[in-house]
Amino acid sequence: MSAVPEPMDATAAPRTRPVRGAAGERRPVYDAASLLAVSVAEFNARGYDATSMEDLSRAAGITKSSFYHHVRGKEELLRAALARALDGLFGILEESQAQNGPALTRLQHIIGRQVEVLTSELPYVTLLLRVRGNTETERWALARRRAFDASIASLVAEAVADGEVSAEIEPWLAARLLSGTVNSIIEWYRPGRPGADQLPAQVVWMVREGIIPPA
Amino acid sequence: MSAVPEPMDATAAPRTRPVRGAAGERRPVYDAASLLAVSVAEFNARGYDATSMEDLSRAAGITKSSFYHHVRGKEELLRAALARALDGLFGILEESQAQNGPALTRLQHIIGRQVEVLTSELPYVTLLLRVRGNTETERWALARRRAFDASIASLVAEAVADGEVSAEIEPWLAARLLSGTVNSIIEWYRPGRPGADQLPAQVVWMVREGIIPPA
DNA sequence: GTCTATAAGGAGATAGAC
DNA sequence: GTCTATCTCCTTATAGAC
Repeated sequence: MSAVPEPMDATAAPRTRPVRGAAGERRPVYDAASLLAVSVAEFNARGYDATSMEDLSRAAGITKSSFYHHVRGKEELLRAALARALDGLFGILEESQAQNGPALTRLQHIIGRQVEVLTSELPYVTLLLRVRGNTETERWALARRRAFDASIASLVAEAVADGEVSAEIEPWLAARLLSGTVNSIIEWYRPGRPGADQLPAQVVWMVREGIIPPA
Repeated sequence: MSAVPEPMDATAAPRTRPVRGAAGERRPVYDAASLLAVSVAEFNARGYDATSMEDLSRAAGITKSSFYHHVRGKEELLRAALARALDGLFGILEESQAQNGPALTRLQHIIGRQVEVLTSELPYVTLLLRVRGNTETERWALARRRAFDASIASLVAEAVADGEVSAEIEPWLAARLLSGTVNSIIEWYRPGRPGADQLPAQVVWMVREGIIPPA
């Protein structure tokens, strides 16, 4: 895997102070985290490549030059966003290493947590899942994402070997469809949705039982 | 839905004749269908916005100007590709209108056919599923795609109402996860894969029964 | 911190010779 | 049908005044 420079920390303390106009009207807060959030929203709306630095600065309410005062460049914004998404996902794997028990139980837990991360870090994960591999940064993110998927796949294989998961389908296919199902949430989930707290359990149920009613 | 001009027919007879060098070395065949195929492959490799007309012409083995002799512009290529994908998907719905029987049976048939179209028209459907809505053409494709998904969703709702499909999850959620599962095939399926003819049945099995082994 | 102005290069697309 | 040359606009990014 290629080395990638240190990511900007999107959760760090603000680099700059909030600015308010003399009349008290709201102006955007220009710290690293908020500019990243604004940028990622734009990237997701139009696609990374179709979004210009002009678009980003306009969304932030400042000129392009001022925007460059806070941000090194377009690709650094992308890298910071992808790092945040990947940190969320790999955090799940770290948690699960502390657990033992049947593979299926661990798998279900991971799926539920994955849904939680997808929804809580929605813009960042959305960007990650759309990366194509055009730059070194994107290829780094793709490689890390593949490593995550491989972990899930080996857990599925383990559950199949233990007889806890159906062997009707090859394990690698089950794992891919499983990841596809979970990841597809980004296509329609939007924050503030009522009953979002039940979504992880519902997704777990769906991949466990399918759409046919239990006998 | 917005009106969109007539799509170029990617399956029409070649507009131009194959060209061979004097020494007999192979040169690309420059008809509308093959240039579209080459272009769509490039779009999928890098993303539509990140792919330049220079990239396309180089992939076709001619200069950009020569490429423009065969093709009106970048967006027309996109539109032709999206139209082909949508024609494949809506063809499934037309077939299914001729059928009657339980909603679940029709749903399973549609899912299987959808997998077949995804794999047989892989590059075109891949492009369709990544459209963001930046231009009128893209918004037209998105609207048509939404209409397709809505048809599936209403069939799921019908099956739930008939008691054929589990009511444990809300019908709209089941429909979305179902579409997400099927569409995720584009992320990993590659033509020539052995056992590809069994894929539709395996996907249908997975969404029916889930990953838990039948009792 | 923000701005105007601008550099340097790449994009989509066309003109016109052969 | 293919090419070289070019147009025009947009892109990322920087210089330097305030």
